[in-house]
Amino acid sequence: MVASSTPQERPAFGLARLERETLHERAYDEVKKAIMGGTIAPGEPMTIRALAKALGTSVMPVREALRRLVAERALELLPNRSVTLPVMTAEKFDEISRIRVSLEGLMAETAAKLVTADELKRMSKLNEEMISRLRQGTKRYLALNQEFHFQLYQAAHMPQAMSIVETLWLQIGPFLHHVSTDFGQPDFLKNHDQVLKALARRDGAKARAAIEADISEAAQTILDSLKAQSSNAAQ
Amino acid sequence: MVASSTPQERPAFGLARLERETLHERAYDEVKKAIMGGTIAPGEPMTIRALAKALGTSVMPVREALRRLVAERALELLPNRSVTLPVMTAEKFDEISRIRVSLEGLMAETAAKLVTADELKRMSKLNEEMISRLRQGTKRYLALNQEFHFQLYQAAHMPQAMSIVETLWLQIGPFLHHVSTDFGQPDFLKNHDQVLKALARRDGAKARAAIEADISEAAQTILDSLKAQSSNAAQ
DNA sequence: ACTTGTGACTTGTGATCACGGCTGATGTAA
DNA sequence: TTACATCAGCCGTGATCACAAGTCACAAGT
Repeated sequence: MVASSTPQERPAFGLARLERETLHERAYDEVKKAIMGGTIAPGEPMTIRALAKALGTSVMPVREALRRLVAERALELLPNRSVTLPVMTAEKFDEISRIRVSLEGLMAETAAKLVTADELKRMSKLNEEMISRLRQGTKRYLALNQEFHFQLYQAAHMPQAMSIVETLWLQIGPFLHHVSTDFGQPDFLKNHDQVLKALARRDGAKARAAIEADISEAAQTILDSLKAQSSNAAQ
Repeated sequence: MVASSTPQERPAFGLARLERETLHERAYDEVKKAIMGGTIAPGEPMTIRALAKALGTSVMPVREALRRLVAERALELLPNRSVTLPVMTAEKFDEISRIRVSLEGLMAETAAKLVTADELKRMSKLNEEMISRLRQGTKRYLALNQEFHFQLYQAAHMPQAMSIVETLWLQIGPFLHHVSTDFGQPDFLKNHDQVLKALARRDGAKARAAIEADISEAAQTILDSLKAQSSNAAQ
């Protein structure tokens, strides 16, 4: 076999490849943002044509965007073949949390061995910002928390796991806006401090333990508040 | 709030709900089968129009099927916006195997507490069939092995985790057909026996350990054979 | 008053067409 | 023979249209 290698496109002249973004990708991003932002009410039926009109496109790109989100389990396909934002149940939330403990624990442990000083500094800054803006609303808290976690997982260099975790957060995200939990409790931030300490010492086991605690403690709090909510609504 | 419950559709007259399968779902199933069967060569460009002609439909259903498979990471989107079966690398295989150990270990542990006698019997039968038809070709072995694992995970009642694991197997599947590894070694079957024993005793920790060993030992063997293959090809 | 059948309207699905980008072969000039 | 411009064909993308299934409301019948 001679040198018939595929023409690998390497970055030349320091020029970034300028991407042509397709309409259905834009539509995907837009709908995803709406989902994560808590704008879309769970159970509310989403029609393709309505979304297309709102986005100013034909039905085509919206169709593909929705289908992708269904494949990522961010949206649910009803028997009518229309899609909805699925309503979160306690069982589902519990299962997702257990998966997160397992997967994000693995990533934290891996990250501890690979994290650079630069990444560590960025995480510390994010954590400080979370503390200083502690009671500035749930939305802001959730965004900073996600950034902190994803910065950590980025350091693990596990692209496959990363995209799985992204779909998990995408499923949980919209739900967190609708649950009345007091985030920003010092308890949660304590775990983030533990993560940072463990990373600084390159202690994988400790980092894993801290992330596992962070996830499962938060999940427990939310589950409790969820049960209180539903027992109120039941009367 | 009065009795305005949603009209739950219960099976009446003993009639099963007849499902309308859409063309893009059929296309999805067909392409997926081709991927898992090892029919499609990695790196080979797949054109929408060619697939549409092969399936006897227009490009529309194929488009959606491919996009879904891309979302599930079974196919890859090239910069040209065409799709391919991604070539497996040692790094990627290693990462996926680590994710599998973590996730399928969790599911095995959960399954141990929930598995019914019926499910256990079915798994034993599958295992015996694997032993008896041990050297009846790689394809048969892989199919039985997958059935064994999925029967186990089914018992865990974790639908979210299940669909994640399915996408992982979908990524690994086509690769296993092209790697020249001697499957069906007694070592692998030993782990399956351990799983069955642990399940019978409802020992979650043991079940997890056996599955973890099964996955990581197989992964190691494949990785070794992969390295031998690539060092041969490099000369 | 309640049920049931009918109609118009909406929705998802799939086919077809048009357009721009990319690829590869052909022809021309050095 | 080699290098480069050109052009034709193919590919993905998106718009539009046709169609069948589904939904909802109104009215007729019990």
